[in-house]
Amino acid sequence: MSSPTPARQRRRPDGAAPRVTKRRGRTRARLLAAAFEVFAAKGFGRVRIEDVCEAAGYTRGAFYSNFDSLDELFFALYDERADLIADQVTAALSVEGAVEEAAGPPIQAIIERVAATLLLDRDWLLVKTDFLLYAARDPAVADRLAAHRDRLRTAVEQRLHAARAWLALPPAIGDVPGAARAVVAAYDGVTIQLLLDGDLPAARAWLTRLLTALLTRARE
Amino acid sequence: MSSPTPARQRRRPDGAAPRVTKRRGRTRARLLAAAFEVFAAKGFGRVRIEDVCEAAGYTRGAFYSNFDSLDELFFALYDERADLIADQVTAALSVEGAVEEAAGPPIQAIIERVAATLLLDRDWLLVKTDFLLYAARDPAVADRLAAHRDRLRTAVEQRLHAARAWLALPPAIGDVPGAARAVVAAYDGVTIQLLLDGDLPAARAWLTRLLTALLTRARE
DNA sequence: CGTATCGGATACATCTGTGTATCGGATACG
DNA sequence: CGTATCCGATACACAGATGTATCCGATACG
Repeated sequence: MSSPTPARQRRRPDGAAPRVTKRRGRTRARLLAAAFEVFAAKGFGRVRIEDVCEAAGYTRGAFYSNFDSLDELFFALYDERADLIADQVTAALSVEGAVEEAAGPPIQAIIERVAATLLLDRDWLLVKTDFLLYAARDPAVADRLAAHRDRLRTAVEQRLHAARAWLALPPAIGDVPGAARAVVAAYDGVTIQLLLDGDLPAARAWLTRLLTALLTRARE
Repeated sequence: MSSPTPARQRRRPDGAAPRVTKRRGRTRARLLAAAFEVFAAKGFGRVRIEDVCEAAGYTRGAFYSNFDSLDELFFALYDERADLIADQVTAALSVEGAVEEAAGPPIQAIIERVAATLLLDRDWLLVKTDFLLYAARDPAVADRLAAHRDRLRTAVEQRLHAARAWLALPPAIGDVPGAARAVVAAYDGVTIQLLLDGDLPAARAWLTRLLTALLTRARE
C-alpha cells in the first residue's frame, strides 16, 4: 500500500517498455509466498534459491526471470509484508476504529488492541528477526528496517496522543513519544520470548501486563 | 566456570586416553576467539569454515582436528561466552557486592547495575541473536539457550528478592518472579534497538528508564 | 487466427566450500 | 637426546549451488 516495490522489469537494451505481463505477476506472487514459508522454516542463511523455486512449484528459470539474487527476493518479501503489517496496525489503532470504546478510560482498550494486533504470526517474527540481523550488519538495510519501525511507532504514538487526556504515564516514561517507544521496546522483548517458546497466548498476556506497567500509574 | 564444555578429544579406536595436549588448547582457544569476531561481523549464515581458520591464522586442518562441524564450533562458542556473561552478571548482582549501597532504597542502584552489566558488548548481542534464531527453529537448541536465560533471570530475581523490603512493584508486574521476567523482557527489547542503531550509551539510559517504570511505583 | 514477444524450463559450465587422506614438523616423555 | 605420538598443513576428490545460454510453450495484440 505504501512505498510499493516497483515491479522489476527484465533488462532491455533499448529504453522501450516491455510488453509487460499478467502471468508474470502471478509467478512473482507465488515465489514471494513460497519464500515466506521457506525463510520462516529454515532461516535466511540456510535457504537456497532452488528451495524457494521448489516450494513455489517452479524451476530456477522462473526465479532468475523475476529476481537477480536471493537478497533481492528477501528484501522484496520484507517490504511487502512489512507494509502489510504496518497498514493493519495503523488501521487497527486508528482513532476512527475506536468509536465503540464508549466513555471509559481507553488506555486498557488500547493496550489490549496493541497486544492483539502486534503479535500475530510467529513466522513473520522469524523472518523479521532474520532481517533485523541483516540490518544490524548493514547500515543501508538498517535504514529500511527503521522506516518500518517508525511507521509502527508513529501509529502507536498517534493513538496514545488521541487518548492523552486519559493518560497518566509513569514519570520515568515521561511523554507520549517516550511511551510509544516503550511500547515498541516491550513488543520487541516479548517477541524474543515468543520466538523461543512459541506460546502466542502467553506472549499476548505477558505483553498486556508489561504495557499496563509501562503506560499506567498505580492509583494515587 | 559452570557447565564447562568437555574438551573434545580426537576419536580413538581403543578407549585409551590420548597423550593429551597443550598446543591443542591454545589453537582451540584461538579458533574460538577468531570465531567470535567472524560470527559477529558476518553472521552465522555467512561464515565459512575457512573464514574462521584464516582469522585465527590456521588452515582447515586445525579446524577439523578440533571440531567436527561449524555448528559444533558455534555451540562451543556460545556456551563459553554465555557462561562467562552469566558469571559476570551473577557476580555483579550478588548481594555481597552491594555492601556499599548504604541504607537508601537500593532499587535505583539495582537498576543502574543491571543496565550497566547486561549491556556490554554489541558483538555479543549479534552472536547471541544469531543463536536465538537458531534456537527458534530447533527445540534442542532452544533448551540450551533457555538454560542461559534462566541463569540470568535467576540472578536478577535473587537480587530483587534480597531487596524486596524496599520494593513497591506496579500491580501489573505483581511479584518478584514477575519483576525478574520483566527485567529480561526490557533487556531483550533494548537489545533490538541497540542492534539497530549501535548507540550503547543511549541503550543503557533507555533501559534504565524502562526498568524504573517496570520496577517502581509512582509516589502514592 | 496469426504472429511477435514474453516467461519459464532445461542443460551446461563454473565456482565455492566441504571432508578426508596423508605428510612432516612439533611436543611430550623417558 | 631419542623416539613415539600428536597436531596442524597440504592436496585432492566430491558435492552442491550459482548463473547463463538456449529453447519452446504461453500469452498479448492486431
